[in-house]
Amino acid sequence: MPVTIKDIAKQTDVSHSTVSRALHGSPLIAKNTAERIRQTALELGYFPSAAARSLKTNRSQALGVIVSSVEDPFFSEILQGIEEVAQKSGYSLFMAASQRDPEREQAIVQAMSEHRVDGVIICSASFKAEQRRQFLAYGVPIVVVNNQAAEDYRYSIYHDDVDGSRQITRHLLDLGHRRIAYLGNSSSGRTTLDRLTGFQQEMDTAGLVVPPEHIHEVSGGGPEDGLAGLEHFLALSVRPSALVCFNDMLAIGVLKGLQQAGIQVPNEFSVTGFDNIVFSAFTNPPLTTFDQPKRFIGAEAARLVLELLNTPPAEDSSVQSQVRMLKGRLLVRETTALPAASSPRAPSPVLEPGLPRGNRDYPAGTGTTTRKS
Amino acid sequence: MPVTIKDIAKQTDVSHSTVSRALHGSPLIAKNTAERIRQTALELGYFPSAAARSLKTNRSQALGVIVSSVEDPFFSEILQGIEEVAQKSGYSLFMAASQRDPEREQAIVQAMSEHRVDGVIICSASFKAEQRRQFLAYGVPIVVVNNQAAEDYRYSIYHDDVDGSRQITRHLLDLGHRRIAYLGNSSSGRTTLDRLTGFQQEMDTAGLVVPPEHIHEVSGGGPEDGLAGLEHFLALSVRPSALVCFNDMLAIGVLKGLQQAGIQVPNEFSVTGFDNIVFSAFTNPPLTTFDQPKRFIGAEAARLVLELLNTPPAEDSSVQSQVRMLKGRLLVRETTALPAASSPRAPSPVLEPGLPRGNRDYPAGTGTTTRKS
DNA sequence: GGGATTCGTGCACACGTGTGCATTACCTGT
DNA sequence: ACAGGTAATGCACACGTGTGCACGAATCCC
Repeated sequence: MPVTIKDIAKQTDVSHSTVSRALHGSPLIAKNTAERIRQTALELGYFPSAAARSLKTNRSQALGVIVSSVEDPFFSEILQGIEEVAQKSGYSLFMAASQRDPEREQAIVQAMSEHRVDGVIICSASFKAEQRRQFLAYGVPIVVVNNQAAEDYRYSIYHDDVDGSRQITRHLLDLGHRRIAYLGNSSSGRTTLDRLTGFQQEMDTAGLVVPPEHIHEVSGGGPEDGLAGLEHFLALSVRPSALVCFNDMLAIGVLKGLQQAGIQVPNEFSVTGFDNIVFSAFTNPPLTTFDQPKRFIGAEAARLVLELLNTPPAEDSSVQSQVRMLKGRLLVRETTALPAASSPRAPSPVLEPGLPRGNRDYPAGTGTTTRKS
Repeated sequence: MPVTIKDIAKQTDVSHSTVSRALHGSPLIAKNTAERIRQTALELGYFPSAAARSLKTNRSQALGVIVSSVEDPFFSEILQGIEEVAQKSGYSLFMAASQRDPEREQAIVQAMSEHRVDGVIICSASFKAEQRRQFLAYGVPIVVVNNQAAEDYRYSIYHDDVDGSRQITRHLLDLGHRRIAYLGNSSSGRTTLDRLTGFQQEMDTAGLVVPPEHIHEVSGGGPEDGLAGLEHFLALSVRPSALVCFNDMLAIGVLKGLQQAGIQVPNEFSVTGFDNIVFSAFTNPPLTTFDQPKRFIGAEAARLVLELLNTPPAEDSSVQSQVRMLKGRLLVRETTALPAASSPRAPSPVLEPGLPRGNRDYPAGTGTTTRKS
């Protein structure tokens, strides 16, 4: 029903090929003919059919984004970064939520394959190898963001969780804490392992042994899971004096639990989060956390896919896989303090400037690593 | 490069038409031929090209979703509802964020038109009439969600904000409050007006006059805007005893401001939100708010578009426009109490059951209105 | 001024899929 | 055995766009 180039051709008494070329600014067409054609195209309200074009060019001008849950504010911000870059480059986004359900994943892969997306960005922890293979089978560049066994994919961009967790832990150590515990989220794959690793590395360096009951995992990443996880630690005979939480949402649940239990934060107990989601600045007290450059991560992921699109499969055999690792920064707010009956060691490393939201977009501390695979 | 039906045709020694029919389960094809074809299709890893198909059928199997900001947790939940229904019906989603920027809106409309989306859902307050016209020009069903001058569109689905705001206000009146103020968000169009209307209606009914300085608007809907808005009220010579906030995010900022000012909530000051976003249950104290069935709203919007797709333009002249209005429910938590030095009037209408997150998806209190336009 | 070159345009085919119509083979009834 | 019918398949065109090639006309060179 919409206007086609044939309609324009009739109107201007030329062939449809001439119209096609004119609209593409081909130098073959006479200046005034082209102008006339462009004019009537505008008048008729013409816009090209992406379907027809992608049939010929094998380019759909669309990227697929797979996320585990739209609701998660962490992914929302990454999505935002992706969206900005894609839109600026004239790409549209196919979005789908896997809900960590393999069946849905399968359906999503199918749908995106059918729509012949030019590239895919995966922000889902639980993405199965089988689905990935189907994508690769038809030769689409894939970039994974965080939360993934990066080694399985050729291109990935992620945040240096080990480093972040070390900074968080060191901050607590510097304050004088000795009995520090870790609360993980078993459903987020490698991410929780990396953060645990950073935690343990720093405890090792400080010469401290972490008893096994000071490491606990829950099966989700929401506030309610944090609430549940806290109970484990409160029931211990030797309670920790500080708790490093896998992410901000868990920490928010923990804060609520502590308040219900009548335990003062940070005077009696210190808590840290991870990610710096918007609301972490508005808890009571405001949450000490690690600021991941979420938007920037998303933007980088989008840039990487687009880059891969423009460098055709010049990948013969000695393929280079690219992994970009971004660093964030520690954000000291008010849920951490010296432990009860102890003396301070060192001052807070970074005081948060201005509005308590953290920066939204910064390339500081970015590192790119290229390695053979 | 991917496998086509022609490849399958060669492999099975039939024509491509036969393959096409076999894969569609046409009764014209012999049982065993069809089976053989389906088998080899599976072996070759065939999946149809959406581009080619939509070229013939004029169906792209994709819906466009336009949102003002991905970051807003309110939209995230609506998006979730849309996504679920769309996925279940085999539709993919084109997602784009307008950022309230007319230029971007234009680009989005263009991109979605080119991709020939089958339908559009708009969840953006500031969507210009011009863009809408371009959509209508090529005959795409449009459904708008909330936040919009619903009268401009034929199909819309929204939440009964007036009712919600009345319930919130009545709750405060029942507790004994008399000096109640309203904090709005000037950038969210009709929504803030509806909520203000509900507030004023209920105050009128109670025979109370609201002084103009007790109605204040800020230009955004984030926590930082709430913080700024609170200052206006604290500076008044006659302070209100309760504040009705446009949404939860403003309320969260207000809570922080009150805490900084050393004012006790709810003993010295009551605060209410609106929307029941996830984090409203985890503020300190937990926020009294109005629970919009966000997910359900999204799902209903998706259902409505799909429904419109399946009823071809049987719209001659006496067009029926459809407006579905959903109702939410009051969620009394702990930021509201009797005003200082006053006596109670009535008990809380609804006590929240179970986990303090509110329900996620319910059709209770749903009403559908159909009217001539 | 005639052949070679450039410029502007149209013809025809291709991309992958769907479908009306024609064609063939086989079966049924008399 | 032959007409008529049904079942199964292929042919050819269409959807809207892009592009190699050919063709005609104008221009240029010597």
